Amino acid sequence: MASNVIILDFETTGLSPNMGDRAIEIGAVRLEQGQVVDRFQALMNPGQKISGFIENYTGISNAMLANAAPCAEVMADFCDFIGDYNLVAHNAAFDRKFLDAELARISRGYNGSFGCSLLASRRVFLDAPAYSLATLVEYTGSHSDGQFHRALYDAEMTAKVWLTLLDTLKRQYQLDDISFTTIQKLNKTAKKNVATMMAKLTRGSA
DNA sequence: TGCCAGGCCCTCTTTAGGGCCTT
Repeated sequence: MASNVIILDFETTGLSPNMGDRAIEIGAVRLEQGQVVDRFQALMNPGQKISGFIENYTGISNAMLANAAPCAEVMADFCDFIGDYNLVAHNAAFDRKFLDAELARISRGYNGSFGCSLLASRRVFLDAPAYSLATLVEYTGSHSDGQFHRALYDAEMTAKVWLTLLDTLKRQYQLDDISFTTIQKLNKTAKKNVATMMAKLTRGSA
Protein backbone atom coordinates (compact mmCIF):
# COMPACT_ATOMS: atom_id res chain seq x y z
CA MET A 1 0.00 0.00 0.00
CA ALA A 2 1.17 3.50 -0.79
CA SER A 3 0.16 4.52 2.75
CA ASN A 4 2.77 2.16 4.27
CA VAL A 5 5.97 3.95 3.38
CA ILE A 6 8.90 5.89 4.76
CA ILE A 7 8.92 9.53 3.73
CA LEU A 8 12.34 11.09 3.90
CA ASP A 9 14.14 14.35 3.31
CA PHE A 10 17.84 15.26 3.22
CA GLU A 11 19.50 18.56 3.92
CA THR A 12 22.85 18.65 2.14
CA THR A 13 25.86 20.83 1.45
CA GLY A 14 24.68 21.38 -2.13
CA LEU A 15 22.89 19.87 -5.09
CA SER A 16 25.12 17.09 -6.32
CA PRO A 17 27.02 14.26 -4.62
CA ASN A 18 28.91 13.90 -7.90
CA MET A 19 30.33 17.36 -7.22
CA GLY A 20 31.43 16.41 -3.71
CA ASP A 21 28.30 17.43 -1.83
CA ARG A 22 27.36 15.51 1.32
CA ALA A 23 24.32 15.01 3.49
CA ILE A 24 24.14 17.10 6.67
CA GLU A 25 20.71 16.08 8.04
CA ILE A 26 18.24 13.28 7.48
CA GLY A 27 14.61 13.37 8.58
CA ALA A 28 11.97 10.72 7.98
CA VAL A 29 8.57 9.51 9.10
CA ARG A 30 7.23 5.97 8.83
CA LEU A 31 3.60 5.71 7.79
CA GLU A 32 1.41 2.71 8.58
CA GLN A 33 -2.14 2.83 7.22
CA GLY A 34 -1.62 6.52 6.68
CA GLN A 35 -0.58 7.23 10.26
CA VAL A 36 2.84 8.42 11.41
CA VAL A 37 4.09 5.63 13.66
CA ASP A 38 7.80 6.43 13.85
CA ARG A 39 10.25 9.24 13.16
CA PHE A 40 13.96 9.59 12.48
CA GLN A 41 15.98 12.80 12.65
CA ALA A 42 19.71 13.39 12.89
CA LEU A 43 22.27 15.98 11.96
CA MET A 44 25.51 14.53 10.61
CA ASN A 45 29.01 15.87 10.27
CA PRO A 46 30.03 15.82 6.60
CA GLY A 47 33.70 16.50 7.33
CA GLN A 48 33.60 19.78 5.43
CA LYS A 49 32.43 23.32 6.09
CA ILE A 50 29.04 24.25 4.74
CA SER A 51 28.55 27.49 2.84
CA GLY A 52 26.88 30.60 4.18
CA PHE A 53 24.10 29.97 1.70
CA ILE A 54 23.35 26.54 3.19
CA GLU A 55 23.56 27.93 6.74
CA ASN A 56 20.97 30.57 5.82
CA TYR A 57 18.84 28.21 3.77
CA THR A 58 18.56 25.49 6.41
CA GLY A 59 19.34 27.24 9.67
CA ILE A 60 21.94 24.53 10.26
CA SER A 61 25.28 26.04 11.26
CA ASN A 62 28.84 24.77 11.07
CA ALA A 63 28.89 24.87 14.87
CA MET A 64 25.88 22.53 15.03
CA LEU A 65 27.52 20.09 12.63
CA ALA A 66 30.84 20.15 14.48
CA ASN A 67 29.12 18.39 17.37
CA ALA A 68 27.17 15.93 15.20
CA ALA A 69 27.98 12.28 14.61
CA PRO A 70 29.74 11.53 11.32
CA CYS A 71 27.70 10.67 8.22
CA ALA A 72 28.78 7.03 8.32
CA GLU A 73 27.36 6.50 11.80
CA VAL A 74 24.06 8.30 11.14
CA MET A 75 23.50 6.69 7.77
CA ALA A 76 24.08 3.21 9.21
CA ASP A 77 21.34 3.90 11.77
CA PHE A 78 19.08 5.31 9.08
CA CYS A 79 19.64 2.28 6.87
CA ASP A 80 18.40 0.11 9.75
CA PHE A 81 15.40 2.44 10.13
CA ILE A 82 14.26 2.18 6.50
CA GLY A 83 14.53 -1.61 6.38
CA ASP A 84 12.61 -2.97 3.39
CA TYR A 85 10.07 -0.15 3.21
CA ASN A 86 9.26 1.69 0.04
CA LEU A 87 10.43 5.30 0.14
CA VAL A 88 8.89 8.62 -0.79
CA ALA A 89 10.45 12.06 -1.18
CA HIS A 90 9.56 15.39 -2.73
CA ASN A 91 11.63 15.41 -5.94
CA ALA A 92 12.77 11.89 -5.14
CA ALA A 93 15.57 11.94 -7.72
CA PHE A 94 17.42 14.40 -5.48
CA ASP A 95 17.06 12.47 -2.22
CA ARG A 96 17.69 9.13 -3.93
CA LYS A 97 21.06 10.21 -5.28
CA PHE A 98 22.17 11.39 -1.83
CA LEU A 99 20.84 8.24 -0.14
CA ASP A 100 22.61 6.07 -2.70
CA ALA A 101 25.86 8.05 -2.41
CA GLU A 102 25.95 8.06 1.40
CA LEU A 103 25.05 4.37 1.68
CA ALA A 104 27.61 3.44 -0.99
CA ARG A 105 30.29 5.04 1.21
CA ILE A 106 29.46 2.57 4.00
CA SER A 107 28.78 -0.39 1.69
CA ARG A 108 25.11 -0.54 2.63
CA GLY A 109 21.97 -0.62 0.49
CA TYR A 110 18.22 -0.94 0.64
CA ASN A 111 15.50 -2.96 -1.05
CA GLY A 112 12.63 -0.49 -1.31
CA SER A 113 11.63 1.55 -4.33
CA PHE A 114 11.19 5.31 -4.53
CA GLY A 115 7.98 7.20 -5.18
CA CYS A 116 8.02 10.92 -5.88
CA SER A 117 5.46 13.29 -4.37
CA LEU A 118 6.49 16.04 -6.80
CA LEU A 119 5.84 13.98 -9.94
CA ALA A 120 2.65 12.56 -8.49
CA SER A 121 1.38 16.00 -7.45
CA ARG A 122 1.87 17.35 -10.96
CA ARG A 123 -0.45 14.59 -12.19
CA VAL A 124 -3.07 14.77 -9.45
CA PHE A 125 -3.26 18.41 -8.30
CA LEU A 126 -3.82 19.80 -11.77
CA ASP A 127 -4.78 23.30 -10.67
CA ALA A 128 -2.05 23.82 -8.08
CA PRO A 129 -0.28 27.15 -8.66
CA ALA A 130 3.16 25.49 -8.33
CA TYR A 131 4.63 22.25 -7.01
CA SER A 132 7.23 23.25 -4.45
CA LEU A 133 6.67 21.57 -1.09
CA ALA A 134 5.66 24.83 0.63
CA THR A 135 3.16 25.67 -2.10
CA LEU A 136 1.61 22.19 -1.98
CA VAL A 137 1.33 22.30 1.81
CA GLU A 138 -0.68 25.51 1.48
CA TYR A 139 -2.65 24.21 -1.53
CA THR A 140 -3.69 21.02 0.28
CA GLY A 141 -4.66 22.96 3.39
CA SER A 142 -2.16 21.13 5.56
CA HIS A 143 -1.33 22.68 8.89
CA SER A 144 2.21 24.01 8.99
CA ASP A 145 3.86 25.77 11.90
CA GLY A 146 7.47 24.66 11.73
CA GLN A 147 10.51 25.54 9.71
CA PHE A 148 10.78 24.50 6.09
CA HIS A 149 14.20 23.29 4.96
CA ARG A 150 14.78 21.23 8.07
CA ALA A 151 14.75 17.53 7.29
CA LEU A 152 12.15 16.19 9.72
CA TYR A 153 9.76 19.07 9.18
CA ASP A 154 9.94 18.72 5.41
CA ALA A 155 9.42 14.96 5.73
CA GLU A 156 6.33 15.57 7.91
CA MET A 157 4.97 18.10 5.41
CA THR A 158 5.68 15.76 2.49
CA ALA A 159 3.74 13.07 4.37
CA LYS A 160 0.73 15.38 4.63
CA VAL A 161 0.84 16.20 0.94
CA TRP A 162 1.31 12.50 0.14
CA LEU A 163 -1.72 11.42 2.17
CA THR A 164 -3.89 14.16 0.65
CA LEU A 165 -2.75 12.98 -2.75
CA LEU A 166 -3.72 9.38 -2.01
CA ASP A 167 -7.11 10.48 -0.68
CA THR A 168 -7.68 12.60 -3.79
CA LEU A 169 -6.89 9.66 -6.05
CA LYS A 170 -9.15 7.34 -4.04
CA ARG A 171 -12.05 9.77 -4.25
CA GLN A 172 -11.50 10.60 -7.90
CA TYR A 173 -11.33 6.99 -9.05
CA GLN A 174 -13.48 5.42 -6.31
CA LEU A 175 -10.75 3.10 -5.08
CA ASP A 176 -10.50 1.51 -1.64
CA ASP A 177 -6.74 1.79 -1.63
CA ILE A 178 -3.81 2.87 -3.76
CA SER A 179 -0.91 0.48 -4.23
CA PHE A 180 2.66 1.68 -4.39
CA THR A 181 2.81 0.15 -7.87
CA THR A 182 -0.04 2.41 -8.94
CA ILE A 183 1.91 5.46 -7.81
CA GLN A 184 4.97 4.27 -9.69
CA LYS A 185 2.88 3.82 -12.84
CA LEU A 186 1.37 7.24 -12.28
CA ASN A 187 4.82 8.81 -12.00
CA LYS A 188 5.89 7.25 -15.29
CA THR A 189 2.72 8.10 -17.20
CA ALA A 190 2.62 11.30 -19.25
CA LYS A 191 0.34 13.87 -17.65
CA LYS A 192 -2.14 13.85 -20.54
CA ASN A 193 -2.50 10.04 -20.29
CA VAL A 194 -3.03 9.83 -16.54
CA ALA A 195 -6.84 9.77 -16.65
CA THR A 196 -6.80 6.91 -19.16
CA MET A 197 -4.22 4.98 -17.16
CA MET A 198 -6.18 5.36 -13.93
CA ALA A 199 -9.43 4.43 -15.63
CA LYS A 200 -7.86 1.19 -16.85
CA LEU A 201 -6.67 0.43 -13.33
CA THR A 202 -10.11 1.17 -11.95
CA ARG A 203 -11.72 -1.27 -14.36
CA GLY A 204 -9.13 -3.87 -13.42
CA SER A 205 -7.59 -3.92 -9.97
CA ALA A 206 -5.78 -0.90 -8.59
C1' DT B 1 42.13 24.71 -19.30
C1' DG B 2 37.77 25.56 -17.93
C1' DC B 3 33.74 23.97 -16.77
C1' DC B 4 30.79 22.22 -13.20
C1' DA B 5 23.47 18.86 -11.23
C1' DG B 6 20.07 16.37 -13.30
C1' DG B 7 15.60 15.15 -14.66
C1' DC B 8 10.86 16.44 -15.72
C1' DC B 9 7.80 19.01 -18.54
C1' DC B 10 5.99 22.50 -21.62
C1' DT B 11 6.14 24.63 -26.07
C1' DC B 12 6.70 29.22 -30.47
C1' DT B 13 9.17 20.94 -30.02
C1' DT B 14 11.24 16.41 -31.76
C1' DT B 15 17.69 19.01 -35.92
C1' DA B 16 15.80 22.76 -28.79
C1' DG B 17 15.47 25.80 -25.15
C1' DG B 18 14.17 27.18 -20.78
C1' DG B 19 11.57 27.03 -16.29
C1' DC B 20 10.77 24.25 -12.28
C1' DC B 21 12.24 21.52 -8.23
C1' DT B 22 15.49 19.59 -4.87
C1' DT B 23 20.16 21.85 -1.39
